[in-house]
Amino acid sequence: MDDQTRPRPERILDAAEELFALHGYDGVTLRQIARRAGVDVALASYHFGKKMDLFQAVFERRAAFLNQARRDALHRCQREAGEPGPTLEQIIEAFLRPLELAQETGDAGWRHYLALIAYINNSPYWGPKMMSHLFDELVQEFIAALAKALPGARREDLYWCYHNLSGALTLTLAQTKRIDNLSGGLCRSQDLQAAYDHMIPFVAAGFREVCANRR
Amino acid sequence: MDDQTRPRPERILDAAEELFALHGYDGVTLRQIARRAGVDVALASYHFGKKMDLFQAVFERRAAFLNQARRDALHRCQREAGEPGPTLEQIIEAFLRPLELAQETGDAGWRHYLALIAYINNSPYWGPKMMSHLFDELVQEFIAALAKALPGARREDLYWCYHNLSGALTLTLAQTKRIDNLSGGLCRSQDLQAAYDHMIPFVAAGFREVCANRR
DNA sequence: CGCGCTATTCAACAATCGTTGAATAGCCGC
DNA sequence: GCGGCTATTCAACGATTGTTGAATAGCGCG
Repeated sequence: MDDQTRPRPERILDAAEELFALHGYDGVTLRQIARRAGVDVALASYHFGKKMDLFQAVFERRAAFLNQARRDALHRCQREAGEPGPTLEQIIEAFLRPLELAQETGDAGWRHYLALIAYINNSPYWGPKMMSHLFDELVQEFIAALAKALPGARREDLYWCYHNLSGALTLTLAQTKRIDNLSGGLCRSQDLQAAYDHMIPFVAAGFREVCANRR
Repeated sequence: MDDQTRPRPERILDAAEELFALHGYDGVTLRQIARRAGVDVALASYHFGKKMDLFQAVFERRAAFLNQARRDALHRCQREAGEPGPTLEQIIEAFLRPLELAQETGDAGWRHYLALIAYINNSPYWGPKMMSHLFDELVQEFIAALAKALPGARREDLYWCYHNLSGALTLTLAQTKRIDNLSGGLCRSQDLQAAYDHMIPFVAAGFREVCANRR
């Protein structure tokens, strides 16, 4: 099932990550996770405590790395842009491209993790509880950069535009294969690069339309 | 808890709708639903069969009405536009505005239902199984209208743009209150009208940027 | 009133859940 | 090779789950 050579706690996290992303917190039992990891049920409790602690551990395992990658991308494009600051496209690129590490590394775990983020972010129950704590600081930094690239924009408009960006991204990360069906195979959910190639100009144009001159 | 005068089957659907939207299919027990509806546990099984049949019944109860409202809106704007066809903004407006009936009618049930649609659409497990069957035909009709408004657009680009629209809409319907927190109360998740006022020009500009002249 | 039917409740079932305490295995330092 | 510690498994607990069959209530119709 899972790579039998890796340490067992990691195998448990991997299995939990994949199953939680697919079925949600309540849709997965500790026994399913243990079976997929090839270990006994009690081992998950031994290493991670209660079920919810395991959920939290899965959520937090890759968060710091991901945040750092996105922060680095933002700072790099800010450094290279100099005084006038980066363009809209460059900022959004820094927001999205680091998420491709899923397929860069060929690690399926990253794909599952991003789907889990999508599940949490779209959930009225988990979203408010879990997203703010880990991602708010970074998001605010990105919004500040966007505000600088759109002088005179109303803050309200900026947030609504970010909301649209976040939604498009969330559905992408969820990997629902719905676009595969709709397009008759023309588009593939797994192809994050194609998704971002279309999302970046799409979102940049949206920001400009809503946050510039209008209203 | 629930309006005690309505017929019991409807009260069960209402309770299930609200709880499924908040916690997902596996996050809700029949006993919670029954308690919220003020009836015995066995009554849900008596009227709707298995738990999954109840889930399906909730999902389908409002689908036909919703589809008809959106189809009417599309046909009306096509009729009024005449030969050249409606603008991008008019098509997207027809796609989104009917979803405001949630707050038009003041019926909280519609708000829960739309959050349930968001939950299903964003789920890698439920999405492919349940969305296509009920919504594909209508979506394809909208995409055809968009294609006509964007002559020369590549089909692949059209579907990716629709994907972005669908994502922004899905996160809006999920009502996660995340934008409320991020914006410090400046934006409110419940205010669908403000969400669509920003989403329509945002998405229209995105379609134009990606599907016109580019690449 | 009383029959017949539907709606609703009651009570209970086997199955499965998360969790835990005791038992076993693996392994490093001495 | 043998104590000591950690990792892992085994076995079992009470609680809760979806589901069902029997019992009860409600009610229209003759």
